[in-house]
Parts: sequence; C-alpha cells; structure tokens
Amino acid sequence: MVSTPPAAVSAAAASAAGRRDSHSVESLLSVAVEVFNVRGYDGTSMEDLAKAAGITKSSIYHHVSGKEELLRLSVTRALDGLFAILDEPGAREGRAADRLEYVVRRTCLELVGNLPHVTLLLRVRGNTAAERDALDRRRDFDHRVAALAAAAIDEGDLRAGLDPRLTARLIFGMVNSISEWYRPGGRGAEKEAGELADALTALVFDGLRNRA
Amino acid sequence: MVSTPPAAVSAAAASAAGRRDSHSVESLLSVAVEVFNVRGYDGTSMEDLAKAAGITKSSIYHHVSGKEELLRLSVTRALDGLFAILDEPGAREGRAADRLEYVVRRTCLELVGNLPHVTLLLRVRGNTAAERDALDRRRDFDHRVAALAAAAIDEGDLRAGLDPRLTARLIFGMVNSISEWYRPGGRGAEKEAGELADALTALVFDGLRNRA
DNA sequence: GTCTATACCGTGATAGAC
DNA sequence: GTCTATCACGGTATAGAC
Repeated sequence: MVSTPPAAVSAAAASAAGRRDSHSVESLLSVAVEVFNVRGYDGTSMEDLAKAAGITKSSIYHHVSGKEELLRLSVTRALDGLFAILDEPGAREGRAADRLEYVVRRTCLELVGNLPHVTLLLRVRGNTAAERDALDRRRDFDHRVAALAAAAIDEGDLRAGLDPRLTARLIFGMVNSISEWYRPGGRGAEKEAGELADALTALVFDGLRNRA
Repeated sequence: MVSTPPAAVSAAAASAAGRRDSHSVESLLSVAVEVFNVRGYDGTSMEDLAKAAGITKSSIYHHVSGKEELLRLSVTRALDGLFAILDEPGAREGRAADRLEYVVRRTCLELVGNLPHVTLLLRVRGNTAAERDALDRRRDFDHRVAALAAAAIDEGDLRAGLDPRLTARLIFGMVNSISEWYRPGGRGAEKEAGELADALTALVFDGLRNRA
C-alpha cells in the first residue's frame, strides 16, 4: 500500500513521545478499535497498533493472541449491546409498531453510545472466522427485527403491502449509516443523540412530506 | 490473516483450470472489482486478483500500474455515474421536493445498475490518495443534495424544522445501504430495481405509518 | 499478453532478557 | 509488562524471455 495516513493515527498521541505506556487488555482494545476504524481492519498492521498504543509489537502479544482477537473482542461487545435491546421491556410488550419504534430508537442510541465497537462491527466483511461469526449474529438480529415489522403490518399499524424484510433492511441501513459520519460532540452529546434518534424515528414512521 | 476465503472467490472460475486468459483493462477491472467487494480492497492481494483473472501477478502490471489504479478506475466510474444524475433535467427543473425525490429515486437505480463500482466506492476509507480523492467527491455530492433538501423545506413541501444536512445524510445512508445486501436477480432485475426504488422513496417521503 | 524468476520490504508472530 | 532481536512468509513490483 502507498498509504499516507489519513490523519496521522496517534490515538495515544500525547504519550507518543514517552513510550512504555502500561496497558491492560481493555486499554489496548480501545486503542486498537480506534485505529481499526480509521485504517480499516485489514489496513491496520500490528506495527500501527503498537505505535498508537505507545508500546512495541511484541508487547501486544502479552495481552492478546493477535490481531484477530482484538477484532473478536470488539465485535462481540457491539453485538451483545444490540441484542440486549431486544430483551428490554419496551421491545417485548405492547403493539408491534410501538415495539419496532422502540427498537429503532434504542438502536440509534446504542450505536451512538457504543460508537467505536458498533462501527467496526458494521464494517466487517467476513474474511476471518471472527468476522463470519459476527456476520451470523448480525443476520440473526435482522431477522428478529423483520419479524417485528411483519407483526406491525399484520396489526394494521404500518401500511399494508410493505415487505417486512425489505422494510427492516432499509430502516437499519439508515440507522447504521449514522456510524459513517457521527462524531460525539463532547458535552450535550446525550441530548444530541436523543435528538438524532427522534429525527430518524420521525422520518422512518412519518416521512419527510409536509401534510399541512 | 488467518483467512479462509468466504466463498472461494473465483470470478473466472470457469476458466480457472485453463489459465492464460486474455485480458483488457476493462475485463481485468471487472474481475478486480468483484474480488475487492468480497475480500475488501486491503484484504485483496495481487495474487488473489491474478487467480481470479486466470493470469499471473506480473501480467496484471502489463495492463495497470498496480492495485491502486484498479481502485481509482472503479471509484471514478461510480462517481461519474452519480454526478451525471444531478445534471439530468429531473434534477434541475421543478419544485425542489420533486427534484429531491427524483435524485433519490435515480440514485437507487444507479446504485443497483452500477452495483460493483458503487459498492466499492461506498467502502473506501481514505488510506490511499485514490481513496481520499473519492471521499472528496462524495462529500461534494452530499452537499449538493443537502442544498436540494434545504430548498424543499424553504418551499414548504417538506416538514418545517428538518435539518437539511441531517436529512440528506439519513436519506443517502438508507440508499447506500442497499449495496450491502442487494444482489441482481437475473431477468426481471430492472422491474425489481424499480420497485425497490419506489419502496424506498415512499418510505422516505411518506413514512411507514398507516393513515387509514 | 503472457510467462518465470527474483528483488526487496513489511507482515504477524516468537524467544528470551530485563 | 516491556523490551530487542529474529524468523518465515507473503506482499508489491520489476526484468526479461517467449
């Protein structure tokens, strides 16, 4: 690769000069996920990770078995967060349309609140075992949401004639796309995320058109 | 990488046995884009491309200067197709809301009709010069669509209070997500694409909710 | 337009001292 | 928990014959 870094990935830029940072699996993971999200998983070398973490390549192997374990840890975390939403009361009780709306809203918030891991998950392509496992679980999630959409159409709250599978795909295509541009805005980020979720939910359920 | 191929990428599987396929830049490009889209650009080696094309690595350099040129050719093609939409009469004449709807619909069709190149474009991360140039042009496209959304709100056809930039991002997040699951269905694909574009446009402008 | 052969470097990973 | 040193391998790319 002829790569010139997009924006000089030095997550631990501050400590870059010092070297010899002390790391746990946790701190290493958060550094790695940042770099993966800038460079892409395949585009990231152990050397890149080492530089960003402020240690040497070899030191990384003291914490994890290799690059793929870092990926697995990250996407597992993302998926656990998403599946947890489906077990919340708001996703299990009431009319299907309301449950669907709840899941859409909560998924937005979860994506924003867990942005690095979810972003990485959404970019996984299936080249390694860890990636394929993640894709399987994602498919699972999609199916459960499509079932929710189907129920909402049956109950008459969503327009008849909608294709539930397609509808679920389009909704979550929109939700997931947030990861491509959203950057947390420091304080007020929570309110910001709520407004984003509101805007998206309104668009999906009521559309853009003015009915005045 | 511990990679086991996801689905044995042999675009030219038929000719795999024979070897010594004859290639032009064009035929090589179409093979390369297929492989890039399965393996990811960074995850694809020249060896992968050579196998899929049925020639050796060295032969590829007879046609192009290297991997990055194949990427540049592909994303340029994708971007040219998208920008051409903005110059069509339907995108330039009439009320802004109608022009926006036209662009959304046409973008869906263009994405489906030019799927491999557009898919690759949407996955580009900015690691190389070719990728950064592509990202710049994408941003340009987004701005022009956001301006269209702003005009449509001003004219009163879209709900007041919408954020034009956010609206444009969400719409095209949904449109672009089609590339993650859509696979052309042989004959009838044109009708299929039209229905997909209709469904998406209806969702965006009128929402899912049943108003009966 | 393809091939074989090869240069050269970056890669993921390991061994073992401190 | 970090380091230096080292390894085998696979990566892009080139030279030159057919």
